Amino acid sequence: MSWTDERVELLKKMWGEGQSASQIAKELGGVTRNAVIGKVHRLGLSNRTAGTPAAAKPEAKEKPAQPAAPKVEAKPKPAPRTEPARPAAVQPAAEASSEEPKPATPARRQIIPAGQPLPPQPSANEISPEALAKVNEVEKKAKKLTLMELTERTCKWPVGDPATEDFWFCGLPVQQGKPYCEAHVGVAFQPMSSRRDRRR
DNA sequence: CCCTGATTCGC
DNA sequence: GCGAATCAGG
Repeated sequence: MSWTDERVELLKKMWGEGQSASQIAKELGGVTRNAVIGKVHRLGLSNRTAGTPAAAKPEAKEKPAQPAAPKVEAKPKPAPRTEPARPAAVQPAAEASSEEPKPATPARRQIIPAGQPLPPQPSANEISPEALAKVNEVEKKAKKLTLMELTERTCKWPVGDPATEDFWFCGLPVQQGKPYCEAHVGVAFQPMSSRRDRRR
């Protein structure tokens, strides 16, 4: 794949929208996120410095000898690093989940054989009202996966009655190693506190 | 571990 | 110019 006008345009568009390099790469197809990042830099559009903390960019890298000739950095690309003035974080996470033509990757990740410790159904717990509210929010955006569709990184929080058709798993991206998404991690692992009430 | 972007450097 | 490898964070 080469960087045709269209592809570059899409790249610019998506990058501008705050999409991650990997997302862009997926969308484009035929390229890796590295390729996208590389292109982004070459195009000059780089820093999306909006909410990124001053990561301090000390250009002091001790390179162990550079046998190559001291080529002049002929890169008069003054990168219009103007203040994008974008206070709001652009992370709508609204990914268009469509079948992208991906001829490669035959060995997709294997499906989880279940048998994993499934979470307790949200009972009458004393969880942060916030957390619960968040869960209700999230459930509306849940991927509603079936048991078979769960993978190593899909939230395995069950919703609904297993004995009904109205049963599915959250399916949103899990948090780190946890089996649930952020919202569900919040209610899955209780601080274990309110205990005395239940006199057994 | 997964993911992000940044940089380097052989091609 | 390109992008895998590698680096540096989160």
